[in-house]
Amino acid sequence: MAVITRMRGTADWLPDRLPALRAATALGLEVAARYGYQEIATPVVEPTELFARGVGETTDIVSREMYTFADRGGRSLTLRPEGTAPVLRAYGEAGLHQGPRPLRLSYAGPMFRYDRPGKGRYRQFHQFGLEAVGDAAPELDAEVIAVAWEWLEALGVQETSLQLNSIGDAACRPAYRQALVEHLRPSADRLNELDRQRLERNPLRLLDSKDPDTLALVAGVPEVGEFLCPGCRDALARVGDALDAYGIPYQRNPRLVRGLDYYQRTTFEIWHASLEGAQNALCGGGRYDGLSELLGYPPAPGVGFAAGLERIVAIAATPAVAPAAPVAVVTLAPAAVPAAVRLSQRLRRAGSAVTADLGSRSAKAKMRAADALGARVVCLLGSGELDGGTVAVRDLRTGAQRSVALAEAPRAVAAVLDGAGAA
RNA sequence: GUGGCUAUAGCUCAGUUUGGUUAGAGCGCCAGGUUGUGGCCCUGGAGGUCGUCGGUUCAAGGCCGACUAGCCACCCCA
Repeated sequence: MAVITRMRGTADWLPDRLPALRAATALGLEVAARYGYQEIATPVVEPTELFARGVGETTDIVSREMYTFADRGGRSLTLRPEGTAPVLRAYGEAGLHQGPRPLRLSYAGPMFRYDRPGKGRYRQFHQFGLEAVGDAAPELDAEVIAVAWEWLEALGVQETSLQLNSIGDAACRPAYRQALVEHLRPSADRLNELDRQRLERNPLRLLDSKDPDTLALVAGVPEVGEFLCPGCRDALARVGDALDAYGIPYQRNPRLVRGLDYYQRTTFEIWHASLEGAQNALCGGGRYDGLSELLGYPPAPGVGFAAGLERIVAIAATPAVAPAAPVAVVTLAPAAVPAAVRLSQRLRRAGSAVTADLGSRSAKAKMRAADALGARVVCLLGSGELDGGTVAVRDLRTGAQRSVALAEAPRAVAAVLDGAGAA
């Protein structure tokens, strides 16, 4: 029979690697908590409409990357491709705009995009992110960036660069958009087909095109900065000032556009040098002041970011993993099984991690297994121990082994563990 | 979604000038070398329909095609 394998673009997190993902996530939540962010969890499935309206029909995510299906009731559902729209939906649905502003929220979990998989890109991947909702202050933009920055530093991720831009708002973006179109339309026939469509539907996206011909045309184009209205100009300056105060270096990147429709004003990404040429964005985000209304809820300006944990785990220093089982209880005779079970339970209640090897394999095999598991202590129970009401406690580091009364076993085990810890 | 590279044991890989008998190694795993004892060492063993399907051929792990999956570039982003 044919074997069943995992779905394309998905990955199993085996025990040797999962701790790295857990640790990176826990550290993010911890750093965020020090800035007042509280964790929120939303469903992995949402009504398709949430993303169609929130993220935007013309975006790559919605137009070709969503896992969409009909449930048994005929409703169109989608596995979430990103976290911001769901969090804003939850925020509006729970009436949180009636609470403190801004409300600082953090989240972590799997996201899904039906994209072609590659290194650093998966169909199910994991994000850690923040949203600060209910306040339009540009200083909040810098705060969100500061959390991301501090988190990456704490993970030991180096060679990062913060790319910062403003793409304007409803007051000034239309003018810039029009200037772009007017500038480029005369030479539209020199664009490739995809970029020609973008010229009509989402001309800003042409700015970060990598097509050499497009780039050549875009080179002479006016920059967003020249078109920003006073409000946007001021906001951008204040984000920069706040970043300076945090001591975070950044690079103005007038070509940074980002692919989601809900962004306004501030957009940013954090890039990593070692992933140059590949999937080098560790983290991306921005401000989305009109999103809540798009979802049918009261206005709730906000700013946030999302970071890809697979990419971060790939370059972060991996923490050493402690052995799973420092104590192994081993039987050397079938009759010793009940006593071994009782001893194991006593040790577990005392707080130790204990594996019980009660089968009929040879003593040599069981000792080898205990060693391979990383055990520090082995408690051996054979017919001799059974007769004497004792247990042989062996320190696997030193090889020292002594026979103690069963009742004394927990103390003897603890003594070895303490000694091992001190050494 | 486009182009390119790759696909042999659990892992990393060999596989012999241009297709030719029972497909190999190291590591790992299991067992023995100690009537009941780990790490080192020695010996033995298990494990592969050579990604799948089809084609060429007297003969295919080596050639051809399609499919699947992984990787790289593009696209885009996390």
